[in-house]
Formats: sequence, C-alpha cells, structure tokens
Amino acid sequence: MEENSKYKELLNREGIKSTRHRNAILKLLEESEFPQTAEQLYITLREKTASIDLSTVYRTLDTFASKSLVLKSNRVDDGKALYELNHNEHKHHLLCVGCHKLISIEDCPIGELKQTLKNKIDFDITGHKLEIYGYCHDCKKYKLPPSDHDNL
Amino acid sequence: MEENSKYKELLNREGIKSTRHRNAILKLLEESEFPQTAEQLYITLREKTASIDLSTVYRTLDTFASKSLVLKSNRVDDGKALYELNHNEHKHHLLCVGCHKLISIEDCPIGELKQTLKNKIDFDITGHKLEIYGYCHDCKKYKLPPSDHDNL
DNA sequence: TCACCAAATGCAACTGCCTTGCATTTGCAT
DNA sequence: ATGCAAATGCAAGGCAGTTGCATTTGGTGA
Ligand SMILES: [Mn+2]
Ligand SMILES: [Mn+2]
Ligand SMILES: [Zn+2]
Ligand SMILES: [Zn+2]
Repeated sequence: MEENSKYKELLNREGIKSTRHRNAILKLLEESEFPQTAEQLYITLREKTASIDLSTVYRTLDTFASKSLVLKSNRVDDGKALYELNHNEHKHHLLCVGCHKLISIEDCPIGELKQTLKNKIDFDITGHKLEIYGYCHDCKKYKLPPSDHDNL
Repeated sequence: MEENSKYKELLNREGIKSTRHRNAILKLLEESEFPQTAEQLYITLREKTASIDLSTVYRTLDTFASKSLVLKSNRVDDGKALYELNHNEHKHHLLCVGCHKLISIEDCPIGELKQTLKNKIDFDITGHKLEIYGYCHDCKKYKLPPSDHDNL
C-alpha cells in the first residue's frame, strides 16, 4: 500500500474506502479551476499518474456526486456532463461566447427573489443554477455576431 | 399538396420550405406548455399525424434552432436535449423537487446585475439561463428531504 | 400545367457518451 | 496473515443524437 492519503478521513467520513484512484481524482478536481468532463479527467489521470479505466472515472465521480463531494452539471454547448469539487460555496460565472472563457463572479441575484417568491406564491427555494452569457473585454472589440444564447 | 399552411410565411421568412412535418412540429410545439424532448415530440407526432422518422425530427428541430425559431436546452436530471418554441419573451420557472411540477414566474433578477457587471469587469451580457429549485405549496407540507439540487 | 432541381425526408448504419455484468484485485477490519 | 465486501478493469451493451445516401417533395419558372 502507498502512503496514507490526504483524503482518507474525508472518504471514510462518507463511508467509502480511500483508494489510489479516488485520491487521484479528488486531487485533480482540487487543482481544477473549472468543471471538467470525465474524459478530460481521464486523460489527465493517464498522463500524470497510473493507469485507470474510464468506467472507473465515471463510477468514482458518480459515487462522489451521490455523497455531494462533487457537483455534476451539463455543459451548455453539447450537454456533456461536467464535474467539479463541491466547495459548498455559492458561485456563478460568466461564459464568453466569443472565446469560451469562464469568468468567476461573486454576485448572486437570487437572495431578494427568494423572499419575494415565498410571499407571492408560497414556494420555498432550496437551490438554483444561473449561467450568464456574453462578451468579454477582449472579444467585444472584434464585434462578433450575436449567438444562439441571446434571448435566453 | 395539402392546404396552405398556417406557418408558411413564417418558414419562408427564414428561407426554408414549408412542409408537412415542419408544420406539424411547429403546431405541436405551440401546443406544448413546457420544453419537450425530441423523443416525446416524435412519439406524439406518430400518434397524432403521419409517419415521420426520428432523424427528421432532430434535423427539423436543429434547423429551427439555427433560425432561432426554437430554443434548445438540457434537462437538469439527465442532460437530455429539450426544445421549445421561441416566444422571444423572457421567462423563468420554478421546479418543485418534490413533485417535479414547473411553475412559471415573471421575475428576472438579471437586469440590475447587467449594469453592475458591465461597470465592474467590462463584460457585456447577451443572455442567461436561470433554473430555480425548491418546494411548492403542496410538497412543503410533506417535509420531503432536501435534494441534490441544494447548494447550486 | 408540367418539368425541373435543390431541399427535405426515410432508412439504416454509425458515433460518442455513458452504463453494466462479471471476473479479478484491493482495502481494511479482525 | 486471513477473509470478505468494496473497488476496479475489461469488454460488451444501451441510448441519444448524427450522417451518408437514395428517394421524394415543394416551389419555381417555362
Ligand atoms: Mn446564485
Ligand atoms: Mn432572466
Ligand atoms: Zn471572450
Ligand atoms: Zn411540489
């Protein structure tokens, strides 16, 4: 066996075993600034560390998601699944439809809405998902044509 | 040939032919309250009207989306593609994670954010997507456990 | 009205993402 | 060290969506 993992107690707390692959995937997700596809993670894992099967990557990510260790979402372009570490923090980002760059923002406009809706139609908000599209500073200059994302 | 279609000039305006299938799909979308999968549309079309191939449904929806006649999105559960008529109106809805009911709302909290972001980080918003999860009036009563959608 | 042709469609094969069954290996408790 | 459930590798399979190609169809102009 290898050295005791940094993530051992985190995994044990969730009632699952600490393994080479799980540790590697957690580490990789921790190093990732933005959500990744299973394929991207798989390729990086094969380059950086040991051999791993793609099905193991999927199964591990699913396991992590079921424990809320990772958040699973879908890429806007192609619907492909994206995975990111769950930092239990509230984050949104801007997607530049020119260069596909992601920009993190700390603004969240849901706070006020929460109370409004609770009063108006008796609905208790537990979560939400917000994607914002547009043009970044660099892409604005090139006056690219408007995209499909308009009117969303 | 059949009777002149209700949607003929709409389609011609976009530079594409008015056909039996395209008219049927537009009609069906018009009757649909919420976004539908290609499969759902396909099944309904086969029941209600003539024979049609699934690939034709996909190609037609893609064509419509490229002309911005329909909006394409992805279902939260499974990432499957959803299609709806583009009414060029700004709408959001609430998803009850208890009973999976959709509730339309007219609130949109992006307006103010738009100007804030433009000033703060020089980003021009062209569109956005907002999904809100929670418990409706009925489901609140049953005190269902919180779901995966929390902390989004 | 008719002939013509590009566009639309049907059909079947195919791709890519993701899942699953099963044999083998591994983590970990005893 | 031993034993066993959980994790993994491997290969096959499932399913949403795509594509190539032959045929049909809608619109245009003679
Ligand atoms: Mn938010
Ligand atoms: Mn909005
Ligand atoms: Zn950009
Ligand atoms: Zn409900």
